[in-house]
Amino acid sequence: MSQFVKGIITGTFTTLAAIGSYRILFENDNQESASSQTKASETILKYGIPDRGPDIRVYDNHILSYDQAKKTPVWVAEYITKRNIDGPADRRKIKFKSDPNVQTEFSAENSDYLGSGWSRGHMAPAGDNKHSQEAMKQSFYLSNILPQNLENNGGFWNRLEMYCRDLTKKYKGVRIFSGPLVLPTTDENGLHYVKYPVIGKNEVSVPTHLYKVIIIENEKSEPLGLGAFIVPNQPIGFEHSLKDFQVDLKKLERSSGIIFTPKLDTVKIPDLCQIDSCNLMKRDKFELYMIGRKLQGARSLKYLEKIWSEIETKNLTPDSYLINLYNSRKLELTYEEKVVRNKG
DNA sequence: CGGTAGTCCGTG
DNA sequence: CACGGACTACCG
Repeated sequence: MSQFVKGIITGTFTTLAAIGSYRILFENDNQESASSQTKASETILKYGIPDRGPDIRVYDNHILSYDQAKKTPVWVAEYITKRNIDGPADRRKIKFKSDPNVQTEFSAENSDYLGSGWSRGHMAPAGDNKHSQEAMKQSFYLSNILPQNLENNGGFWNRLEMYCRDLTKKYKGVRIFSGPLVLPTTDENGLHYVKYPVIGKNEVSVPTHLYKVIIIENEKSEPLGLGAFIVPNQPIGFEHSLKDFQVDLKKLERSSGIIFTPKLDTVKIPDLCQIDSCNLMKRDKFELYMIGRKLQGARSLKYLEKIWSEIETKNLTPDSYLINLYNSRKLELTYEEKVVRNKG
């Protein structure tokens, strides 16, 4: 085993490619085999190293590795602090689009998702980019998107993302890795299969699960806690807690084939859910939060009243903030609609 | 916050 | 006539 480890190097393989650096494992790295290694590199790969595209793609506020076969990310990394999650960036000004940095033949397109029954789920969420319209725009590139169950996307996963953002209020930095998994299932004969749908003309892969790794850091940017989670790509209701989906990082690493933090001895990092609560927003608070967002976005009095009526329908108790929000938005819309009437 | 879909309208 | 952008309405 040690000889394999010794044979792994990182460097520029100039005999194979003019540019780029590769991680290479030599089966034999002793002196006698050196010439045959060189010979193999010049003959077997005479026409270059088979290219799966860039290992990583760097954006303003996230970095990802993209799978050109599945047309989804492999992993998406973020480092967020409280400065990232507040600001004027507005998702309504942005549309999903193919990543201009991905070759057309390996791109997902909006048409793959539309009418597929699957929603376009962010890995690096738009809400982590409130500080920058440009960064938020980049998060809408389809390289950062995968087919996600709609209810999961707007529900449990949404609350998980909110929890991550909430952590920035208590801890200096939050490091997040997100991505898809296709996990095996067992059929009636006890045989194990990996089976997943593909959608659209580009056959975008629909993952069976989504994962998230969360690392919180203290003022010295040292890791305080780490949690790994694997969430089924299906509706998850309020009866489930985040802890229901917590797994050992090692398990996720084996499932995904990814060591997320090669330079960090993760075994020594305490469990995130022991350091922090790992409690997602509860139903009532979540409903009230969504009503607040919708009140702000209401374009007509009719819609405003419709949203406000949910308070009674769902037996919720609005706080003063929400009541003030409703009243001020009502005033604005009343004025706007009066102006329109007078013009007409 | 997270999304979808319908309608109108200009373009090739 | 098909398609894509902009806008509106709407859902959890």
